[in-house]
Amino acid sequence: MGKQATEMLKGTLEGIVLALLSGRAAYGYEITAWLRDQGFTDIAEGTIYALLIRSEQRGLVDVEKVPSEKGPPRKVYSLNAQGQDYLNEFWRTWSFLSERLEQLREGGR
Amino acid sequence: MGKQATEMLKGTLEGIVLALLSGRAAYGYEITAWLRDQGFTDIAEGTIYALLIRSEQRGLVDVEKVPSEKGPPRKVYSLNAQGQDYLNEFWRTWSFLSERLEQLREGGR
DNA sequence: TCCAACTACTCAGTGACGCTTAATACCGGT
DNA sequence: ACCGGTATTAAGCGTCACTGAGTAGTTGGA
Repeated sequence: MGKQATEMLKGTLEGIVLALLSGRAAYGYEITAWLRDQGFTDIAEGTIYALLIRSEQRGLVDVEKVPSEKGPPRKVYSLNAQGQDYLNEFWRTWSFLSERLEQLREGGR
Repeated sequence: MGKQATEMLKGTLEGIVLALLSGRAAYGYEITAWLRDQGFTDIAEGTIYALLIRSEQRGLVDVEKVPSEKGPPRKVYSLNAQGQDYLNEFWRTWSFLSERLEQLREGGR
């Protein structure tokens, strides 16, 4: 991904992670690895952790500390009701933006 | 648009404006009005001007001062070759992001 | 045994971007 | 003379992703 990606990810990355969490609970290291797998090769380690902490402070996710077989305990995050509302709102905003952009790309204007 | 829009616009708004300019030259006031028309009702007056100045400083657009029939002279911006390259790169990044998001929305993961 | 590699999380500092708000300026109509 | 629409500029703010460094536990090889 290009250098423009950093700015474009703002706001979107949060939605991506919450969408992932709406499917299943996950912990930071796992999410980072998954994102890398999906092609987000430049996502920095620390970025996801910061994002998760922000989401927790806003009450969008619930956390449970789970001991790991290998390494320090994991903080497993899951989307709660408020987070689901927020995610729905995210999809609405994304749809709006996406439609405008697609319209601009084809036909132009 | 919701409150999430502000963050999601980062990086994207620039692409939107450059895409518009790739179709035809335009000046700040006009662009702002057009965006409002397109549903970006919350776009602040000053935002577009700042964006245009940034784009100019990066050499993505050319500027021409044109007297207006009604009001102060207009600064008419048009996309140059470097700006077109940048715009192409923008579309690549957008496509990537868009595909991931669409994939996440359907099926999930 | 020691050390490298992998797992897993934390935190302080940085830069870019869009937003807010206010100011400046030119014009036409009343 | 004043007001509203046109048109641009600029200073200060908050949020987010990135950087880079640090802490810690586990596993496997030299």
